[in-house]
Amino acid sequence: MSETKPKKVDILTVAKAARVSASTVSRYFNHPDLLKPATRKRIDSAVRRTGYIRNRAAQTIHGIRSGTIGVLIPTLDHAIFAEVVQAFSDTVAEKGFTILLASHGYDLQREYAILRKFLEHRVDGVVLTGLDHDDAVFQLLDQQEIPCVLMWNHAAGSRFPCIGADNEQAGRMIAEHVLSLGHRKIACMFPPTDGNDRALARRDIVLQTLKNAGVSVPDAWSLTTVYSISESKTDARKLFSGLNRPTALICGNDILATGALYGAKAAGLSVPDDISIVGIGDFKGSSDIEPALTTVRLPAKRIGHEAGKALVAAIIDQETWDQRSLHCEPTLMLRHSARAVSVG
Amino acid sequence: MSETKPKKVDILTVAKAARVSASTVSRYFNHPDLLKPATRKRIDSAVRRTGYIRNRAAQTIHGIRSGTIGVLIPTLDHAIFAEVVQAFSDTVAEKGFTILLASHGYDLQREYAILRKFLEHRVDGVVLTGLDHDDAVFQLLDQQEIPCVLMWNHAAGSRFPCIGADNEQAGRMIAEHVLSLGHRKIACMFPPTDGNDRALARRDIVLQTLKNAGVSVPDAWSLTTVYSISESKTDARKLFSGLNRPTALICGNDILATGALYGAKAAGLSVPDDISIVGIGDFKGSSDIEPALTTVRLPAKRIGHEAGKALVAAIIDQETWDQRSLHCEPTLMLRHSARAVSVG
DNA sequence: AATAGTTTTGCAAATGTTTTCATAACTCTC
DNA sequence: GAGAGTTATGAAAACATTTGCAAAACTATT
Repeated sequence: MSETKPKKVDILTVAKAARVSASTVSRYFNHPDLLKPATRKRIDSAVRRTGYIRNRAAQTIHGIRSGTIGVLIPTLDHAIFAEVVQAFSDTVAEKGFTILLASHGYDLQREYAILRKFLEHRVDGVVLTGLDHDDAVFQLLDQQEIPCVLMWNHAAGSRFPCIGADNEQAGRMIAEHVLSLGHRKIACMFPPTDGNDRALARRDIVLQTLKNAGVSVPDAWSLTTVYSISESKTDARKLFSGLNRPTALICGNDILATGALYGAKAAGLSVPDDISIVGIGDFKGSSDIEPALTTVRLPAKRIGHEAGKALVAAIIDQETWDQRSLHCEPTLMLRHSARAVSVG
Repeated sequence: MSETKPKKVDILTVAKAARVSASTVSRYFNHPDLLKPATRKRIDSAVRRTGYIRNRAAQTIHGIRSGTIGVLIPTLDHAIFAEVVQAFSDTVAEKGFTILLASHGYDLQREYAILRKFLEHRVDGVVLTGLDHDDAVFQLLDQQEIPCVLMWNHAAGSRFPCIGADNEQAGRMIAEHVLSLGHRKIACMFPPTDGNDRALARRDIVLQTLKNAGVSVPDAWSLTTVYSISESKTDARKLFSGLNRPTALICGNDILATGALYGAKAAGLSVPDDISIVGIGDFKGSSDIEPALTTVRLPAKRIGHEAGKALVAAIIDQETWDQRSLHCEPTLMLRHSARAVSVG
């Protein structure tokens, strides 16, 4: 690659064109206030003429920041992660950072390997998703002393600052709401929980809240369904076609709830007249679907934005940053997919 | 940052621990076949003991590949782009590449600035979205002689290899299908086309195909609607509540079509009995919504995968790569949201 | 043991930039 | 004009790795 370059434009090329030294050109970019205006003008012109493009790698070697941030998520294929990454990316891009993005597909071993690769690239900081990580990941972060923020969850006393919502609170809110509508024949639909502490926390607290209210969910009504409209439609349709039908279904996220709404329609049920369906997340479209979905909002955009701000602060204000976690409150969104249990 | 590092582990540290030179350690990583097995073993042990993490920046300075690929998309917030980026990322990650991801929000000037930043990072290759780019972008790519692939569209004779679907073909297919069902009172809903050549191509060919069949779309039935379920639901509901109602609605993508389905429900219409609704894209959920959406499938996963393969080939096999574009065929998906125009 | 051929390894220079320190250039005051 | 103080700039060393070439080490043959 380098031997086929017709002309090599480096800082020396610019320096020659401007009749200054390379160190002056470097100052032009990094400490322009140290230069005379006339010198600045000459260099500016030389940079344009030569088409020089700075080499971030050479800066990085000096321990200068690479200007990159490693973003590690389970998958981009779930809209909610795409949304939070977009907000995060917008926030850090505003401060001149570029993100390195990788996904581990809920495989925490893979997460460790990706983190090492990020460290090879000397990222200035890292954002991980959720609280649950291989201990080797935490060790590596400590060892390398790299700024890190955990995104999406909130939990007091976590090892690194976390920016997100309290999944237990969200789960409790939706379960309590369904109970407050009088439902006692309640089914649950949650995604697999391996490598997914968000889903696990929600499921456990939902079941606990129901149990504390004297409601036990039969095994046949406790579904594990992959994150897919198609799968949840199929599972919901099967559930609603049984002889013994619940009056309410709590879904672990709004994609599952969307599929369940479609499944109810396909089973010939009217929502919420025949079956109440609720979700968690308040994803795009949740308020527009017919009927509008009752759910708990997890503010993805805000989470991404705050995580971006926190990590930039950690990188830039290393000495003064106070490592504070931030809890983004979940909000109960009462809409039209759930109603009080019927007395008939 | 560097002055607070408690211990600096570089290649010299490893060399000392293994009692070899730094160049031998370098060979261990890059040309292990040149080393005696015993030497390899010693170095391997020293790498583990010291916790050394290679510095990609130092490699990059040598004109060695940075191991990064720049990915430039309009936004991650549209599920279809998230899907294609995930497939692309998986494909290149398999070959050891990490993606730098940035979004330009349909602002082609911003795209140029982002591309420059990618070049500062000395990415090994770049993937852009669509065919339409500021000419400065093309000039910069030519000048820097960096491998580039255009993703999402297919057009013969494009300046760089493109991997995607023919948007004109997709638009023609869906328009012809609606015509073949006998519809002549047809409305259209497309997103804004600034900086979005995909949407423009689809809209133009849809209108052209209708026109060739003697169907003219009244201005009041030619909607421009932002990419949002909420907006399209509102616009569709308004359209369907008018005194003069179309028998069919062609939407420029499946998100708009999804919102239109919700809008029809909200307007008290039955789909497809009262109004046929079709889309383009076959997004997630399009086959599961009730009624299942008739649309043209653009194979996002395949596009992302093939684009990743093509770019990796361009980077690795620079001399032999033949720069071929690839057309991923759109597929007409006949489902339940459209039917023949009623004779009553 | 001597010689020829092959393999392995180290030295030194290179890559592109940044920064420290010394010196040159400039400005102001007497 | 001379001297003191301030500003601007260049030379050289540094950062972490890679690689070409020479020399050391090893192996095989006579």
